Amino acid sequence: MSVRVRFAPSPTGHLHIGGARTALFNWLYARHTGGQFVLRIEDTDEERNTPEAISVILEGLRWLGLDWDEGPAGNDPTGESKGDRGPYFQSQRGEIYARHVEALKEKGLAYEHEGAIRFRMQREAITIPDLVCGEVLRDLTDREQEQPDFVIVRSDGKPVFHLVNVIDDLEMGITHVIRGEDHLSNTAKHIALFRALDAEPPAFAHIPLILNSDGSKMSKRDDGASLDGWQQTHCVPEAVVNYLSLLGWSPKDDSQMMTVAELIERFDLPQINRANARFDVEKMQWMNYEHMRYLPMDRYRQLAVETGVDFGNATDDYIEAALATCQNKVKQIGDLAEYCAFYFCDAVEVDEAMAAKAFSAEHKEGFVKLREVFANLESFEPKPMESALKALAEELGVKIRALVMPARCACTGVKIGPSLYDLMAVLGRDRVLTRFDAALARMG
RNA sequence: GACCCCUUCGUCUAGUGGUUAGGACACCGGCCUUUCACGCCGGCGACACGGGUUCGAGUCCCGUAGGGGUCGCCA
Repeated sequence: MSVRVRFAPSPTGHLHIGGARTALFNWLYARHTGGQFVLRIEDTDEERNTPEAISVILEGLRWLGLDWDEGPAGNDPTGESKGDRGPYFQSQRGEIYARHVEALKEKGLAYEHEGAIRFRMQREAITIPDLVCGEVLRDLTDREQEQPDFVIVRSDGKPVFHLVNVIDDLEMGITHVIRGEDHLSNTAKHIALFRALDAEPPAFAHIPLILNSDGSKMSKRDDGASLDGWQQTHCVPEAVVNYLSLLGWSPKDDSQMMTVAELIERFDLPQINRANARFDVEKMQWMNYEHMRYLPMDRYRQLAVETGVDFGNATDDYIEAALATCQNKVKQIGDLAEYCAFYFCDAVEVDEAMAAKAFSAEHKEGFVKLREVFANLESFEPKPMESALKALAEELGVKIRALVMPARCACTGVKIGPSLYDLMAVLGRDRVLTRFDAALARMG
């Protein structure tokens, strides 16, 4: 039988990082096994259920690259969907729930109580077979001893989570329920419900939770807790996927950096951990940088555009050559615009503190000569420039720095930047000499 | 209050009876280097505690402590 898994988020207005990780594990398992990944929207709570809230989820999943084989095609609950086991919005499945509730009542497994409908829950402990946690014997709590029968339909007629969740998993033919460990205890209820519905429960895999760095429960306000935060800072989605995959799952060797294809290849349920993990923003950022460094140029360029880099009227070749010198240097993509600004302006903005040193009188003579050397250089490429500069430094008996600092300051105006020779090659001889002349003018 | 899960460097983790307890992030040195970053080398740093079982325990059992979750006419 083919694996069918699902992600069943509730539209709360944001996609929690823990939810994203749950979606990822389900998706990876489906892709690993060649099964189906179903997306179902649990929008029974009408108050916070808006088209925008649904879009946040759909867009978040799309951004991560977690495509669903069945589920909504858009954010309209009554609109189009993909797959023949729909509707995929719980708000549209009222009749299905009613039918099952009726059947339960007829079998004497559900009854009315103060306007609500309760499920006649078994009074004995239930063994939960879990692919991650093993056989968990779930006994009744003291409150459940007093009232074991839980509400499945509220007095206002709305079916409750436990009921709809089970019915949907049943109707949609879900074979593996992979979800957060916060549902482990509730699974006893679900198993009883499946049996009452004359169905074998699916396999369960409860995955550990993601906590804050201090070990407390992550809520949407916490640092890094919401997926849109990472989207808005223009993270590389593959990096988020990679980082999230390592929270609660391990490839069991020392692999850290993995492509999505590798994750699909290697992901499986037995390697899931049992202990909760804490979200480490710094490691996430490191991983993002690692992925960003190796992004193909078209995507890196796209990132540059998104983060506000102004290319002016530069040519494609120039833009891409310029960005290539930045890609393995800039760790936070938000810093790129400032970092590469000198490439795309006519006159550089000079950092006076740096200029005071770089353009000091003692450097002038060498700088004048350097200009002359560069003006007559046969090839304006990094290697010849480097050789020429070093040869000149030796000839003049000065340190390389004495020539490099004024050159860098003239070309970029700032202390930090790409490799000097690379950057000059990109700028080209004309721009470099023009900037040298502007610097020379300052030196008097 | 009850029930369930968990416990290896600060963090993510490897480890399934015999290891100098390994890797990654972070941090600290050094090298490389025009700056920054990368890279390389090195350092810091962990088996929660107490009992067992065993020739031998991070690995198995029990207990304690700590953390997390659940017990709702929320999902």
